[in-house]
Amino acid sequence: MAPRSKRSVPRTPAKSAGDAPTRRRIGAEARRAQVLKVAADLFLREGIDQTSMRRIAGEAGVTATLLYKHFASKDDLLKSIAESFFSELVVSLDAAVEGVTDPVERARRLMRAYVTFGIDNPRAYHLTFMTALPRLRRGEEMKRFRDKLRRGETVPPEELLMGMVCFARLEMAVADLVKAKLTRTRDVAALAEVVWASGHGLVALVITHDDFGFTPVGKLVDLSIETMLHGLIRKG
Amino acid sequence: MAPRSKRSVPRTPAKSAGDAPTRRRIGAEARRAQVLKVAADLFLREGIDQTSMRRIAGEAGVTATLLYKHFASKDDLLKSIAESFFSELVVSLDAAVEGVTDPVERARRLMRAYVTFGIDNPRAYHLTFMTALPRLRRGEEMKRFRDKLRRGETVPPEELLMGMVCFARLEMAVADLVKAKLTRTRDVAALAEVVWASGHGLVALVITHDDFGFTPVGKLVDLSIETMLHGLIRKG
DNA sequence: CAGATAAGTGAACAGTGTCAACTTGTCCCG
DNA sequence: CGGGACAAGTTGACACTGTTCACTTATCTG
Repeated sequence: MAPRSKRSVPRTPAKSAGDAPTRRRIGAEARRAQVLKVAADLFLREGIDQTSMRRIAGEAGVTATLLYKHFASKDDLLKSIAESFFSELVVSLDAAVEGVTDPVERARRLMRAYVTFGIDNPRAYHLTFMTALPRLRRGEEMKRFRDKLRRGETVPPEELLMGMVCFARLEMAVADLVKAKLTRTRDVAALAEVVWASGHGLVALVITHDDFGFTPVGKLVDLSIETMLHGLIRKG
Repeated sequence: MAPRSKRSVPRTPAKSAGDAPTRRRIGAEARRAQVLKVAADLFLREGIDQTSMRRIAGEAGVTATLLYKHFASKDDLLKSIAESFFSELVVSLDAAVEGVTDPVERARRLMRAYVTFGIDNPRAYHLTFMTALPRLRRGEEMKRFRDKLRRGETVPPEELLMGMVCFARLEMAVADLVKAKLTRTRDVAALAEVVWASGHGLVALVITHDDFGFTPVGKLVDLSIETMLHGLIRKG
């Protein structure tokens, strides 16, 4: 993906004295936004592999090279698109639990909203949760970030990772369950990760093995969520 | 991945009268097996993207073109490698439950073996369960295949899909739980799919987001399995 | 020994992400 | 108005990718 080259011979480009194609200039921000939109659309329509830099550029009426003035690499571009998808998901998650106070019901709706988002937007889900884009921060730094979010602290938006915010929503819902003494165990982070895993697994399987002949998704989603919930909660 | 080209101008290759490199011939089967081994090794060492056809060929001491005499495409080659990984998994699964009669304990060990395999062999797991290789059969045909396996019928080996066999192991374990009237619901297929999803999700998350700062895997695996089991089984 | 056939090669095609070096448009300052 | 300066955009290439066509060469059989 990153072929390094040591150029030795200097280039002598031909002077193309052709029909001036009126290279249209819009501001840098505008161009960046446009490219982002075009790329996201193309990506949702055609999938990640069919969406080459040249194709994006073409659709945006511009040269592939220009993309590299706005994004360091294709991965970087994908990362930016992913962030916007994450933002959409956060909105869905918040909408799903709006006005709901019962902690169990909140957890249930959160899970459902997450899984539904993934199944309804397979390509977006693939990019956001099934692709290992090089993260901005890593390891310990990541953990501190999660801690902040769990405590409800605000984080400067320029260093915000929306994927983390999504998880934080789930983690806080689980924390409410734990606080209400409803769960069998008390490790909030671990519980949230387990819940996430079950939802993620369901989405991932359904969207990547579409020829497996799964049980109809509606039923599957219900069963998955209720089983998980039942496994979490103590007593009957 | 498959750029189709309509060649028009006939080729006139130069007669390379050079040092005869003694092109060594081994049988077709032997070559196929060798390529398969080399490719699997390379793939496990370097990952799927770094393993190009030319690289495989080079390591095997042949030309890339030759690979296409033995495999229809790179996907086809990957599929063959995947089959061998599936076979290894089946062996692990069977070993894990050998001699265990209690249905709950059998289910527990099966889940653990599956998850452990995935976490210990991330690249193999990625290829087998997280990559959508074009299947041999699809849809309805797939379902009939699953039905056969669940009923314990034998299937001619030439049309065997080891991935299905792996799932069948899980499905039969779940069927035992249902037969013993231990579960809260009775839809074997759906239950097995839900269990699979939770295990798959755990592996997938851990191996693709290694910088997330997850709870230590040992603890996470335990919690996941026990939560799932608790969610499955009725009463306390 | 001839000839069929299996096994293997070379060179190219069409595409990919990426980058150095160049041109061109636009705005500001004297 | 002229002239820089900088931002915005383009050209053309490099080093790769999977894949195929046309070809050679080794080996076994009649």
